[in-house]
Amino acid sequence: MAEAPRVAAKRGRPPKSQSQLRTQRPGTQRAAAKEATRLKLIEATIDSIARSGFADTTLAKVSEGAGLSRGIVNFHFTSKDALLVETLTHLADEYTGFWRAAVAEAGADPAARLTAIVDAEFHPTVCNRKKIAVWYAFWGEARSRPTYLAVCERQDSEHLEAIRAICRELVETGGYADIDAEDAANGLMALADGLWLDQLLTPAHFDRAAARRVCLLFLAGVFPRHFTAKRGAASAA
Amino acid sequence: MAEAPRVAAKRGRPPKSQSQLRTQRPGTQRAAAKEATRLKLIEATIDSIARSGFADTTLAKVSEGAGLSRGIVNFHFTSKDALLVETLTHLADEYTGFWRAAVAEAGADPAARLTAIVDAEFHPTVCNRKKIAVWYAFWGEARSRPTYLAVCERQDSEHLEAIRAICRELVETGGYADIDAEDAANGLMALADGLWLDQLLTPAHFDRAAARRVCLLFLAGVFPRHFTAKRGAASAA
Amino acid sequence: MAEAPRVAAKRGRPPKSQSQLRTQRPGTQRAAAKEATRLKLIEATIDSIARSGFADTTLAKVSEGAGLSRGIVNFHFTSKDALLVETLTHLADEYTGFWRAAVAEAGADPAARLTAIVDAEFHPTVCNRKKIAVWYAFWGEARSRPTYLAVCERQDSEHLEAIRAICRELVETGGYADIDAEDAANGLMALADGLWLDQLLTPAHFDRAAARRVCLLFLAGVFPRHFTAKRGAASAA
Amino acid sequence: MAEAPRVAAKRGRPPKSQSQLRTQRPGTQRAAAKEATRLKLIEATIDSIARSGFADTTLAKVSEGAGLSRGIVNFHFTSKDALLVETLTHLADEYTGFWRAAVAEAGADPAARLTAIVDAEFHPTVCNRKKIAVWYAFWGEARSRPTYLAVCERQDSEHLEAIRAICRELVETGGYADIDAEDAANGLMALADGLWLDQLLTPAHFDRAAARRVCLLFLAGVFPRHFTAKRGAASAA
DNA sequence: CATGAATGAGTCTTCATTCAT
DNA sequence: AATGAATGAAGACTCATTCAT
Repeated sequence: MAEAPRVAAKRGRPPKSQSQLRTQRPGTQRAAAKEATRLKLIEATIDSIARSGFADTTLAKVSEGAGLSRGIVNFHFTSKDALLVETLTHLADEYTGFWRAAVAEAGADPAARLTAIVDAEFHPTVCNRKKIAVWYAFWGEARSRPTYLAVCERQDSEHLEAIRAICRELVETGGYADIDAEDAANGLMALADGLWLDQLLTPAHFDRAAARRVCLLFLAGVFPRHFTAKRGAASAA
Repeated sequence: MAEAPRVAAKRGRPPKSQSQLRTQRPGTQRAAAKEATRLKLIEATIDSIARSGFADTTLAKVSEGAGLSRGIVNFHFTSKDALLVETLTHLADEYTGFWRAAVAEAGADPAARLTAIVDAEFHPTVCNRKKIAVWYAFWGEARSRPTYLAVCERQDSEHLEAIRAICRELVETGGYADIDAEDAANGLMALADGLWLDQLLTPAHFDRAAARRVCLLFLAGVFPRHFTAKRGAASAA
Repeated sequence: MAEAPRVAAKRGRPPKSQSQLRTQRPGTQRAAAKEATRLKLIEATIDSIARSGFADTTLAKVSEGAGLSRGIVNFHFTSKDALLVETLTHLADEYTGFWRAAVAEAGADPAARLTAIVDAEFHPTVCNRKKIAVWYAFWGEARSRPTYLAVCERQDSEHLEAIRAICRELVETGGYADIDAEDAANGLMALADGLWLDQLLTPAHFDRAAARRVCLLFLAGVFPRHFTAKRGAASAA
Repeated sequence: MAEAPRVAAKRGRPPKSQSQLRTQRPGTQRAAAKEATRLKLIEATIDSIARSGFADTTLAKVSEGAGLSRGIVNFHFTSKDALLVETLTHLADEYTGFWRAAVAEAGADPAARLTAIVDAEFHPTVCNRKKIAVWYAFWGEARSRPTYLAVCERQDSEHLEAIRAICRELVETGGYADIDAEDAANGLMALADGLWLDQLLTPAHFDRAAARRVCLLFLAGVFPRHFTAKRGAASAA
């Protein structure tokens, strides 16, 4: 499977490598330090949400978790809300970057691409209890916060569109005229999200291989000539 | 499909009809009024979580939503946390009661029972944006609140076990020796939970019939002789 | 020493004996029941203050302690404040009645009367940790509550005046021309109050006999021909 | 008599003079300001308890009295309870520091030392209606608050032990074989506490000189060759 | 006479945010 | 760029009091 692929650059502020930084004109180094602090805060936020939940995530906990002082968040993010939005964006960017890279590495074969997506979905980099807890925390608040909803929607629709395109290709080139590619795509995505919930609520019961197997069970049912549910492995027909 | 079935009685305090109340011994009427107030508060809590989210659900909003005074929640539930737990329990009881009734009405045929479960899952009584928002709000906090987790887990495992039993029956009596009933059950549940997320995040895009169709697409793939994905209808072979 | 003497009648509502009550005209019996409830509430108040302190004495605790319902106090006493004042008055009346009875029983000899007062002061009926805690609780609030202050003052000055009168008699008839009776009386009262504090703060260290001995040490110093500090016993010269 | 002696430094954070502050390393000045704020709050608490009583001392009153904002107490003391405990500790430290300094200044003579203690007891610095009201407020709550009790007990037993030691010395070196030094010490302390109560309850009637006279009346009775009650003055024999 | 559900003012406490250093 | 003391608005909770039954 794909190694953890690089995360997509964040909103026009592409992360620069250390070596690059040192050769920049003065002032850029300082900017990099600032960026590093921002990142530390975002990561501390993720940790806090995962550990304490959304409701008990305070700026005090975040700044303490980042090993910094109280007022720091307002300094770097203007407001708590902005920090939260940036955290969600960060998470979404990471996730999107991850599956995009996986798909890119999978080559041209649609079945292989779909398999890559399934594998990415349950890869420890994005599918671990901490991150899933944070995703669910944001989803839990999404209904009442249009900004969150927008970020989730954008990332979701992009993901769905990618899957749908592959499904369409399979339907057309694989001779599945009776299959609705839209339904298939919806199904696969829903399956993945629902299996994440298992990891959140019953981590003891969840297992990565089983989750993958269930997805392939679905795909084997829909695209029987391209997937098989046997022995937990995918195979192009 | 099943009409909204009656919710299981909560903790031994079955709601009594008005006519019954008047003929009871004195004191019972008062107790019933108290219970009615409790219920009003729970419903106001659900409304508030759905509308304002978990974080912005304050006791002031809840009591105002219930048309009652400020201190009322602490009077009936001791603490905000207790109210929240009882709200989740209420939700879980309602949900469990709902699908149980649906299954009971479906008769003995396993395919019909499974279809009933799928239908119940997306019935407007339990599957509407308000309730789903509340479910996701609780799931979002579950990781950091063992009490929520316990309630979710209990309800979840009961639901899963019911589905698993039906799948097992299908596997054994339907001649699906190569199918893992456990995987099938996990898949169906995950699918349902994931499709709920669609309704939460992209309500415009969600549609009940499509959700049902996707589930049947899965079931048709797994149990092809008992389900067919055609025209969005289930049919026993 | 004097047996616990009867408590002085309370402000125009003299307690009636049970037998008396039954022979009264109808309606009086009901009044007696009401009076009994009042008393139960006052006693529950004393218990609560002793156990939970002034700050944590709530009407809920009081009514529960009395085995009655929530609203009962406002029914019988109009307000919490009134209950508290009546409790203090009750305490003061009991205390005053107690030492008055003790003095009355002591006869005419001034030394014997003074001894009786000292003995009464440390008699378990009035000098036990519960009641002392309540006295100190009221004293602690007295400064800021003129009503409490007034009740305390009235009782205090009466007590002091009684002691002063005896001291004066001793000075005049006992040949203690160089002794200021006022100072002697003040000293004895202060001594008693201060020794009560010992029982409150260091109950393990406090002992009734020692307290009595200390008072007699004082009296023996002031009126050497009438009191002796030896062996913890008072004796008229 | 001793001039108001300096209070013992509190918990290793000795107050620094302004001039010192400016020359310290950065950060210390800030810490000093913080300490000053703490002290202001403690003093505002004492004022409030004295004026409004324990029950009506709210954090709003305290912070207003200190000229600071609402949330300030929780910032500096975590909780109201902690503030109260620190206030009591402050009071106890001040009191202990005061009499200790007085005794130290009195020299070696036991009678002079005892006189110094009596004088300190009624010195306006510690014996004024405000502070006594606060002491009684804490004593009133002590029964039900082990923490208060512990602080009171510690300070009390230290004070008592000091007095007892002096009494013992007097007994042994002064030839008072028939006097129980323990009783004498208990008596003197109780007398002082009881006389404080007079100032609390009947301030009009209380007078410092008389209080002192009463104590000497006691001491003259117990140690006649070292104290005389005449003319309200103490004198070594 | 008594009950206990309901009220709502008042408190403590939390916490995002500000700002002098 | 970072700190952390201070602010003050907002929220949970308590509890005396009321009143229909």
